[in-house]
Amino acid sequence: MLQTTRIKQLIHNGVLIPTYEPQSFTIRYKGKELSLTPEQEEIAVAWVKKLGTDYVKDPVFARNFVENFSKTLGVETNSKIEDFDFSEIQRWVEQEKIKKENMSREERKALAEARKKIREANKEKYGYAVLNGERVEIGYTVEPPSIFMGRGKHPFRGRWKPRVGYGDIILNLSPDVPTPTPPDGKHWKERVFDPNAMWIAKWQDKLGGEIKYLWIADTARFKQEREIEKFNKARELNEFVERIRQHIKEGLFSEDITQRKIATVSYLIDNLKMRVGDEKDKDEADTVGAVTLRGTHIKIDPSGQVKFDFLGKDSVKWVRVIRPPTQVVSNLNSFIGKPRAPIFSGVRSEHVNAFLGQVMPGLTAKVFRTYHASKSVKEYLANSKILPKDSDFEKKYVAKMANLEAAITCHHKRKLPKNWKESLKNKVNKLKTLKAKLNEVKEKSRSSSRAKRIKSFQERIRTARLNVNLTKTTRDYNLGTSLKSYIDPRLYVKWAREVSYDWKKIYPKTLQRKFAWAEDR
DNA sequence: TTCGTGACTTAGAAAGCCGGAC
DNA sequence: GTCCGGCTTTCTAAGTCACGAA
Repeated sequence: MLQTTRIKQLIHNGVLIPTYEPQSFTIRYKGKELSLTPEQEEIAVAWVKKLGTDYVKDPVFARNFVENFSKTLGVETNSKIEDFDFSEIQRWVEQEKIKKENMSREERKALAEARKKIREANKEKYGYAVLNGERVEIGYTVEPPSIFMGRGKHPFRGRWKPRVGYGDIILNLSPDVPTPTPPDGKHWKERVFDPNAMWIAKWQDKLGGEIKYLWIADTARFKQEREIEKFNKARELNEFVERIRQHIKEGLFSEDITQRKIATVSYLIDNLKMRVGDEKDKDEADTVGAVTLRGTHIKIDPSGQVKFDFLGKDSVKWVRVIRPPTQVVSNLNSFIGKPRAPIFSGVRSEHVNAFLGQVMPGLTAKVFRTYHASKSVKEYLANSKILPKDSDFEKKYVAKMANLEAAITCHHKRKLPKNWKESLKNKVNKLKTLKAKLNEVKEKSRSSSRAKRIKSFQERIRTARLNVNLTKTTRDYNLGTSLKSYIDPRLYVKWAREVSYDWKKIYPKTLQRKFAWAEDR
């Protein structure tokens, strides 16, 4: 990995571990009252807070929880959720909710104020580091214990992810500073200095075993250098893309079956913007990407039409029908074996990346997604025909629609928001009302301001119409991920300048800061 | 060359907050 | 002035990829 800046100095105050206030609750197990240790209570409260969600209706989620909780309590691990009576905790949770709902405006405000104060104090204490003499923002809150909320059919969903203690945490600090003091008598696991690393602290997750980190924030210049490199790499692909495609085309016809497989995978990555899809553990949800596709995920009909149907990252359903070149179809046909067998067996991401790197040094699979997403935005903006004299709303609309193009390109789906339908209806009604009012003015008004009023209505109608369109077209797409991670911000900055629009209106506050570098490039 | 895993990036859901409609 | 919908932020899971060891 390219390392532009080495860290010589890294100073910070350690990390914040959220605490839990035990309330001395009891529960009933098979009718018998049990008092709980603070940890047991924390687990029980977490469960009660999930009641009423779809998660607890999932039998695996519930079974995993019960098995885990029973073990912690020392009761039979084959207990059922019905064996537990959490009503005391439920009552408390309910009361807290009612208390909050009945609060006066002032009380609510005061509470929010107090929360903010604590948040700011914590941020002041832990939220900054000195990195090579520069004050930068850092992540500082350690994950609190919680019920594991794996996506899709993750086999661990519902299990308890235990508390992380000071003794679990490794701090990254340069040698020239003292170790931050943990609370009374506690000790850090270790203190190290890695001048090439971007992490502040790390620990091993006790449930899944993976390493978790706290990072230098996106607002830090140090972090932004990486970001710039990423987008520059995607720009570079623009120069190489025809040569890459030629390379892929030749590979599709290779004598060597592995080469043919790698080239076919590369074709999918470039054309369908698929992720490469490395091998996963059995202890995870069964999702795939290009190299891990199995026979069941592809249907080829005799006409040469190919249908892909699988679960991708985060168990998002991915369905596409394409009509690829005949060589791709015949390759796929020859690779597909048993339904459950991997189509591209023997091929992993490292092979794909090595193959791509033969044409453009440093090119990897994921660069294609950045390249295609940014390209779709660039083209949408270029074709938009927006002029400086157009309204801010129209400019914002075009920026959003370009963003949508990127989200579609990357297949960033979301589940339909609960009130989506109603929200759309409201917007449609609003449009109708405006139209009716316009007609009324046209028919009845004789006043001197008639023309002016008509014009104003026409403008409002145009805005309302765009608003309806936006709600309809963005429907089940999540625009945030592409805006944050895939669209080269320089594209928006440049376009905004051309149409006299403030580029900052395209981004929320945090992203404006993350992309501050784009302004002068 | 493969394999395991540490480091870093990308991801959607949910919480939280804020400003526009009434 | 208030309320609530929707946007923003937070949270942490789930990817990618490089690297070291066998």
